[in-house]
Amino acid sequence: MADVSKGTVSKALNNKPGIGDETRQRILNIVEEMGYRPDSSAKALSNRKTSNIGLIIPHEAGQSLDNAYWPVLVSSITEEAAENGYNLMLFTPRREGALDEMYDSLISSNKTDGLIIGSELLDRKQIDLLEESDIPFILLGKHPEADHHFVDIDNAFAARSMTEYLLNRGYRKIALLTGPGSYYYNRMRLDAYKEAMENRNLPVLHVEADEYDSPSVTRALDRIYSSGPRPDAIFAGAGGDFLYTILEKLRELPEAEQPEGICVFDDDRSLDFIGPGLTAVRQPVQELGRAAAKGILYLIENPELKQIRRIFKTTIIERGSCPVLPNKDNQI
Amino acid sequence: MADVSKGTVSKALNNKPGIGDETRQRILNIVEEMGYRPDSSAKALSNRKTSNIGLIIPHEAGQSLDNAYWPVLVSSITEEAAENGYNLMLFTPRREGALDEMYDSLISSNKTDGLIIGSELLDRKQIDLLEESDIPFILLGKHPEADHHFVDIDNAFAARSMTEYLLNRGYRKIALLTGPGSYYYNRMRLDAYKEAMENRNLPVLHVEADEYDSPSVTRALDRIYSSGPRPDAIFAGAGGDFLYTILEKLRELPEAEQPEGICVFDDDRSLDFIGPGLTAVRQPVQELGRAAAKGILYLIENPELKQIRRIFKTTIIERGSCPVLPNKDNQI
DNA sequence: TTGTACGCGTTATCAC
DNA sequence: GTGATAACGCGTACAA
Repeated sequence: MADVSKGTVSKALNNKPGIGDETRQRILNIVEEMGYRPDSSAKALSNRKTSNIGLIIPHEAGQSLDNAYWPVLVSSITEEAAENGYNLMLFTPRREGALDEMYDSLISSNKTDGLIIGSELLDRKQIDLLEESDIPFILLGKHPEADHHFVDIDNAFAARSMTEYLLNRGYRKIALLTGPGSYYYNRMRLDAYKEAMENRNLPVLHVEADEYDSPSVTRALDRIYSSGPRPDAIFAGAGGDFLYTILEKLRELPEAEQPEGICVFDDDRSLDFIGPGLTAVRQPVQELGRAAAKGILYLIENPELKQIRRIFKTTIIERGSCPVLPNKDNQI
Repeated sequence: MADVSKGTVSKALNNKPGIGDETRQRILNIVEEMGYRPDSSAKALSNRKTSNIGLIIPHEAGQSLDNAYWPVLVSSITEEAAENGYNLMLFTPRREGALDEMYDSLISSNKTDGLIIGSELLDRKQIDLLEESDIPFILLGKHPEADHHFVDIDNAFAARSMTEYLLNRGYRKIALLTGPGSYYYNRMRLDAYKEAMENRNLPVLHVEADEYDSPSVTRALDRIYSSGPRPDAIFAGAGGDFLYTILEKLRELPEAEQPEGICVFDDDRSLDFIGPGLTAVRQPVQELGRAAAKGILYLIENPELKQIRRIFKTTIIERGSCPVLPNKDNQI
């Protein structure tokens, strides 16, 4: 304290009224000179507000976060948060300990003011726990058993539009290869695909990988080829390692067994250079991240009941991997 | 307080001595029942320790963080931190405001106990500022003007070994395309490449993109082709968008101008599927992240002077994009 | 072994 | 407009 009391300093720093312009200026000058910054822990303790938001990305032990989806999401959330004076704390719990870690180190210890949570691996009990607590949170991806705030893409639309895209190009035996049905979005995508196929009385060729790891995906692909007709198109339900495993196995197949078309969920610039270019469903990940961040920031300041639900449309990025099939008489 | 005083509770929670086994158990039971957790802000204020570490990734405005490098780094750091009871705060300042944001919201406000900092865009002044403060930090990538704790890969080794790999396969006109020289690692890689080429009296074909964005990379590539001999191999100094821009431009070239070989810094599984597979320098990013996290955790508990410097070797992931040149008489 | 009192650095509430 | 004073919730000496 160069001249005044701490109460006054506090007012000066926070632009609070009840202080003379001249006094404020003098205080701010001194603060500037001595490079003083308020201690954030003390501030948090006093304000009951940390100015942190948490991003929780639960993931399987083997699954890596290095596909095109998470990095973009993380950076867009970080930026949106930063623009509003919030910092981002990142949590990547393994599936097994997800609950414990979340509950212990987050919910009741007030490390963050709000949470953005990847909902894929959450079960009902965990959501209950969260809702009982007073910490606001928003889900990344709608949860089947919870009616909570969320942002998501329109999974049904995405799968349907890609399926119909393939149908319009003459494909009839379209195989959908998804991750585990325990991930809700996989179920939604499957349903939409199924409906599109059944509407045209076409065979539903779906296999589900038990896990996202390489052996499971390989087994799933084997199942397609060991039962049922040879598919003329393969729709890969996820990018990253999931896709790469499929591509790897596919090129071990004899020429005659190769599907004529292939497409994938999750766009990425590298797909431009894979074969003739890989047609993909593009999720607006950046917008999703921004919306999630905006959502949680809003919830922090308005803990009212109104439900936030933002659903984004996807687009198809057309490349060369799904040529129009030559026998056009097949077409509808 | 169900029975005792708070002092006693504190001891029970922190496994401090000076308390009876029976009392401790009783307290812990009650704590468990009522789901009590210590408030982390209060704890931090009292302990002068937040149990947070910060990861600062400065980046250009246009540059995305979605290459193979950052995601892996972030998740490995997060995990290592979590295993030691620390949480990760992520900062991705744009170049322009880097200093301000760092200084204001981090260094003197005690939001984190330590910092891991991507050194690429740091200037001397910022490092001075950091060193004056009492917050421990470790650099991700050695800084040319600072002799501070760091973890890094052996950039010289990496560039040299890849250059020699190409030479051994018969390439003679090897063009190195790097990002801006203001990034120290680009200079180190260039020097090693240059040395390898000059040792054999071969022409140094190096161009530098002013920025990492697409127009700059395109201009750089043009410069290679407009001056000097047509390269027989192109060594791309970075993956992600940098690489993709190069690939994009390259395939617009007539067949006769195509380089026979191409390779790249930064490995990624998608490279398996680009053309015949793209040979790449693999950085042990996971290990790097772990080491950085371990390093900063060590520094937090031992603010001694001993300098931490960990340098990791890279490996070459050989794929099909650099075939041995047919005119073997070229070889050494 | 247990309880008490104080300090951490800030904001908020009041008298002045 | 300004300055004491009491919280905020926790550790931790030190006294009981």
